Amino acid sequence: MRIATWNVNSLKARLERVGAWLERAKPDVLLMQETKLSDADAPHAQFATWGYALAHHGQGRWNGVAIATRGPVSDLQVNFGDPFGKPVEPATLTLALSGDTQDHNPLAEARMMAATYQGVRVVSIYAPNGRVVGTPFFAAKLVWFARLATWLHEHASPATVVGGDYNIAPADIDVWDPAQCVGSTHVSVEERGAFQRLLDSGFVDAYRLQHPEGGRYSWWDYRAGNFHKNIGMRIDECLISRALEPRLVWSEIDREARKGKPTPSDHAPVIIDLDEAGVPLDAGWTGAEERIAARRLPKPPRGQ
DNA sequence: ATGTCCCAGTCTCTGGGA
Repeated sequence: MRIATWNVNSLKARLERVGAWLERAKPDVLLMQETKLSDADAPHAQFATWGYALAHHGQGRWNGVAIATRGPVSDLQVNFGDPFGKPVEPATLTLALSGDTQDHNPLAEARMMAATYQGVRVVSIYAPNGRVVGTPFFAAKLVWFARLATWLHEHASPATVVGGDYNIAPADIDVWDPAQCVGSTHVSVEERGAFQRLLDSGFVDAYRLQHPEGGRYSWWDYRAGNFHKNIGMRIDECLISRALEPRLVWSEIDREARKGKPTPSDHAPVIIDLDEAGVPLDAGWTGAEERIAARRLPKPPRGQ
C-alpha cells in the first residue's frame, strides 16, 4: 500500500498538478493539507474521474485537510473528534491567549482528519506554523501538538499512519543550515520535544528510518530561488505505528513535484510504501535492487 | 534581498498568512 502526504498549498490552484501526480505516483492514499477550500467547494467529482474518493475537512480561506483513497473509507473523524465550528477546549488543556490574538485557536481550525482504509488508520494533519518563538501563536502550536498526542493515545490503533505538515524539522540534519535557524520556529527545543513525544508514544519517522542522510527536505520557500539552492527544511513527515514498521519497504520525498509549471506547491510529497498485511517482506520480490527500481517514480513529463 | 505564492475583499490593488 502506497501512502503519501502533500501540503498542496491550495487544492484549487494545484488541481492540475495533483491530478498529474496521482497518475504518476499512483498512491493508494493521498493525505493533503492546506486545501484552502470549504467543504462545499471540495472537488469530489474531479477526484472521482481520477479513480479516487475524496474526504475533505475545510473552512474556506485557510487550512483545510483531505484524504483521497482508491476505494471507500470508514470511520471518518475530524478535528480530533471535538465539535468543529464551535470548538470546545479539552479540559486538560489551557490556551493562553491575549490581546488581538484572542481569536486565534488552532484547535478551532481545519487541521486534522482521520479515516480507515483497508485496515490502516490514516491521519492527515496540518500543524500550526507558530510564527515566532515565544508568541501566543507559538504557545498555541504546542497546545495543538498536546491535543494530537492525547488523541493518538486515546485512539491507539495498531496500524496507524500520521502524515502531514508538522511544521517541525525534527533534527539539525533536517534544515539547510542549523546556524541560520537558531531562535526560529520549527527547530526549537519545545517543538522538537513535541515531535519526540509522538515518537516515544509508539511511532517511527518513516522517511528518516529509510534515509539516515541529511540534506533532504520537503519544503522550500518560494522566494529567492531557495528550491534551486536547496535551502529548505524537512517539515512534512509520515509517522507510522511501530506495528507497521516491519511492513515499511520504501520511502521517498518527491522533489520532482516541486519543479516546473504550472506553479508547484512550496512543499513536496512524502511517500511511504507498506507491503500487504500478512505477506512476508520479500514475498514476490527478486531482490532489494529490483524492489527499489520497481517503486521509483517515473520522471514527470516535460514542464513539470 | 523584506526576493513568491495564495486567498478574499477593499476587487486590476491591498493585506494577511506562510
